[in-house]
Amino acid sequence: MNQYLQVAEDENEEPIELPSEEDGTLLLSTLAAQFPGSCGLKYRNPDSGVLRGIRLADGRLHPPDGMWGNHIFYCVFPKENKRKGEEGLENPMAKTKRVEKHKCSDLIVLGLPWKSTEDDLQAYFSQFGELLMVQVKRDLKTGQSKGFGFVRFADYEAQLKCLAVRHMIDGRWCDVRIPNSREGTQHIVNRKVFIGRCTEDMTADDLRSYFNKFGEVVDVFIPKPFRAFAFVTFADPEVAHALCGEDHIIKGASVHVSNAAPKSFDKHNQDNRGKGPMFNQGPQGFSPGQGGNWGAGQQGKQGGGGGQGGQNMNNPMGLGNLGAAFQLNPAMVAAAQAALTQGGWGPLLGMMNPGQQQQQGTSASGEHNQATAAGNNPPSAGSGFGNIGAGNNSSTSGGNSGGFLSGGWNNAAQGGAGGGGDGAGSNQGTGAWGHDAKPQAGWN
DNA sequence: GTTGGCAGCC
Repeated sequence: MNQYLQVAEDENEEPIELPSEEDGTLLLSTLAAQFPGSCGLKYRNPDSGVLRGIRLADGRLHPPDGMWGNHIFYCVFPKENKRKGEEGLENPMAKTKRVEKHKCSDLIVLGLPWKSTEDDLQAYFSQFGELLMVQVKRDLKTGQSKGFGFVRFADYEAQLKCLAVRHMIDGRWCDVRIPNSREGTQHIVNRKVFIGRCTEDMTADDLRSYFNKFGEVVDVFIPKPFRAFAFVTFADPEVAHALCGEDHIIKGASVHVSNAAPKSFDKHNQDNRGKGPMFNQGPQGFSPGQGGNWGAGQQGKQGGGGGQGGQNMNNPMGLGNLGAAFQLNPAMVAAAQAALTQGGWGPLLGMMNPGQQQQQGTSASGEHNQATAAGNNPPSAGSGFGNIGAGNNSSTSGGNSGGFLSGGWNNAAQGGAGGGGDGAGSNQGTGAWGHDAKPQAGWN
């Protein structure tokens, strides 16, 4: 039986689906038609994180263990078997693309608690890797947080790790995304639903308490002014998925639950800072996935780093547990990256499956609703979210020891005592970097 | 009234 398998040029590119033949193999000619110059396929073994090659015989690529499965397969190009100095024979397109990768971009952190500071962001996000910048955006006059901020990592793997999971910061779930991209992690984990036909008297608390019956609600967003819809985010994507398509009665009105995804994929073509995303790339244009990357101005280095690792209340479960909760593996990260570059969130559907939440009732904290202004948010209940992933994860098992991307993951979490909290305390005010250190691109 | 929240400067 023939099927489609997902193939990407490399781990930073969006996969496309290629049809296999009746016997289950993929013709090398089919592959080469989409990826000129490609001579084979590989994929990451989810158990070991190591790349595996795909058998090639008589011009046919054979599925591993007889099944293409849900892996993302990556092209192999001849260069990898060549000595230096022979690049001239290579497909120039493929070569250019592979050079343009591994760039970090600023990441926007949405849904921050009003009280979160740069220090909080530093403490939380440093678990993924070295940070070059953290920022909480504030009202210039009042200093009040606007409820979002930015972070930038020093290396791309840290960025990928960060984008692949969701984040609880100071008691609230936050989204981290490439700026100005609607196709972010929220779709990858697909735990957010759209609530249509809301009435004006439905408060965030109403929606939360209603939908909590089906599973833990971690966020409610109601646009202001009133627009007759809302978003509800569950801890468990399966809960979100199960509710999609249903009608529910809330406060006497019938609301409709559907997928919190843009209806049209055309839209995201206009979403990219005015650069025509697919076309008009200059000869040395950036890799299409890096929409938020505004050139490479020197980043202001932030002192310290380390800080309070051991006592980080933002991450009660620790990274090891986080990994278990999401069953992350490099293929997912790659798929996550692919998904966020092009809005193709299909690859990740169903792959990320946090365990059923065991805890309830921590949601006394205010809903994240910019329009409701400051001061109305009761203190967060704090540590109640600790149990992510305590539930049933069946797939790869083997514990967390393997870590993620060849093991860097677990090490990053260890903050511990040593921390050398040098940079802490100097990050107050409007940003963690000085004015002079701001990147120069974008507005010059 | 059924698809959000995005930076100080351009």
